[in-house]
Amino acid sequence: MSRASDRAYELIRDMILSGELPSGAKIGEEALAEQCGVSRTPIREALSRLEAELLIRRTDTQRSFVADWSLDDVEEMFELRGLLESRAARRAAKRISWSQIERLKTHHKAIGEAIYAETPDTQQFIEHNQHFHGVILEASASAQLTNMLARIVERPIVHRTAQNYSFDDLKRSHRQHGELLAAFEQRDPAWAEAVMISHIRRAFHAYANAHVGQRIPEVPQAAE
Amino acid sequence: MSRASDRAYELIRDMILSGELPSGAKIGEEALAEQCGVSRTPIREALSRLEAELLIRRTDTQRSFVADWSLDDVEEMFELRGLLESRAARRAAKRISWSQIERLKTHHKAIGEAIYAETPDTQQFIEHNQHFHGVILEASASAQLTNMLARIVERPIVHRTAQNYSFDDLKRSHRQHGELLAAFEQRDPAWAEAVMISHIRRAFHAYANAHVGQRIPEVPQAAE
DNA sequence: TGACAGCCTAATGTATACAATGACAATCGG
DNA sequence: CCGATTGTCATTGTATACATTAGGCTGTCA
Repeated sequence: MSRASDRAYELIRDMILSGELPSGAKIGEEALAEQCGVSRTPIREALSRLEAELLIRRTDTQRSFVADWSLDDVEEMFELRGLLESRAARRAAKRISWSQIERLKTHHKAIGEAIYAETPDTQQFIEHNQHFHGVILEASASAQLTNMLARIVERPIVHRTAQNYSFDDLKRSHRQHGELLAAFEQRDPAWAEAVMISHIRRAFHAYANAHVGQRIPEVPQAAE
Repeated sequence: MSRASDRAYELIRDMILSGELPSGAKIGEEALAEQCGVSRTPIREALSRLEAELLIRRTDTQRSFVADWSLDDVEEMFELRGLLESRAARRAAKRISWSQIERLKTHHKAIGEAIYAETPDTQQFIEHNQHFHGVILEASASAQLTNMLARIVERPIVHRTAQNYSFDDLKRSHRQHGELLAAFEQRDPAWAEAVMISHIRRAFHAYANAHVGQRIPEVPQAAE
C-alpha cells in the first residue's frame, strides 16, 4: 500500500497504544500531519482505518478522539472475538493442512522458549502468539472471518492484554495452544471450537484482573 | 457526514447493486468522479467505505474492482451473519424493553400487510424487515456487534436475497419473525438465538435456490 | 515467431489551497 | 446576573495540481 499513509497509520496507532495519545484525547488532522511529516491527505486515510478498527471515535461532526474503552466495551469485544475465533478454529479443524500444523508447532515451540527463558520475553510471546492465531485464521479459509478479526478486533487488545500477562497467564496460554494443536491433529472441530472459546475467555479475565479498579489509568488531563 | 462523499457512496453503491457496474468491472476514481459530479477526494472516501463493506475489492496495487461473489463467498457471509445475528438475538432477549417489543410488533404487522396485500409489496417487506432486525440489534446493546453487522454483512445481501423471495419465502420469514417475537416476550435467550440461526439459514437457502446454475449472470464482458 | 525490454500512458498517492461548517467566546439585552 | 445571539477562529470537506508508479504496448533482437 501507499508509503506515507501507511507510515502515518502506524505512527498514530503506536501513539495510541503507547499512551502517548491518552484515551479521550482530541485528534486534529493538521497537528498529526505536522508530527508525522506528511500532509493531511494520508492522515485522513489513516484515521479512517483507525476508526474502522475502533481505536478512534468520531463525533457526529467528524471530530476525532482516541477511543475510550470501558470494561464493558472490552468484555463485548472479547465476546465478539471469542465468537469469531472459535468459529475460525472450528472451520480450521476441518481444513487445516499438515504443513499448517507444522507451522503451528513451530510457533508453539517458540512461545514455549520465550516463556521459559530465564527472563520471559513477552514481546516474543506476543509475536508468535499472533502468528499462531494467524495460521488458524488462514486455515479457516474464510476471507471474511479473517478480514473481520484482523481489522476490527484482533490486534490492539491482544497487545494490551498480553502486555500484562503474569507468568501463570503465559503458561496457561501456552498450554491451551497445545490443546488446540491436539484438536487440530485429531481434526475435531467441536474440540477446537471449545478450546478456543475457553482460551479467549481466559484472556478476558486475565485482562479484567489486571485492570481491577484502575478504570483507564492514563487520563491525567480531563476533557481537554 | 459530509454531503459529497455520502452522495458518492450511495451512487456508487446503487450502481453496483443494480448491476450497472457488473461484477469484476474495473473502477477508476477519475471516471466515477466525473459521473458523480464531484472530485476524486470524496470518491476515494466512498471507495474506502465500499471496500470495508466488501462491495469492491482492491488489487495489491490499489486498483479497484467490483467484488465478485461466488456462492461459497455468499455462504460464508450468511454463516457469519447467522453467527452475529443469533448472538445479537440472544443478547437482545435478555435486555429488550417493552417499548422495543412494541416496535417489533409494529414492523411485524406491517410486513404481514405487505405480504398479504393483493399484490405482495417486496419493497415494503424489505424496509420493515430491515427495521425489525435493526430493533433487535439496538436491543442487543452491543455497539460493536451493531457496527460489524451493519457495515460489513447486512444490507447488500439482504437486498439481493429478499428481492427474489417467493411468496412462500415471504410467509416463512414472517412466521419466523413471529417466533422471534414470542421468544423475546418470554425473554428466552436460547430460544431467540435458535430461531435466528434458523431464520438466517433459511434465507441462505432461499438465496441459493434462486441462483442455482446462474453463477453470476451479469458478466457479459470478460475480464475488462 | 516469440520473448524481452524500454518507453508511454493512465491511474493512484500526495500536497496544498480554498470553502464551509461547527465550536467557542464575548458582548449585549433582558 | 444569566442567557442568548453573533462574530471570530479552528477544523474539517472538497477541489485540483503535481508526483509516482504500475501496466500495457510496441519494437527489436534472438
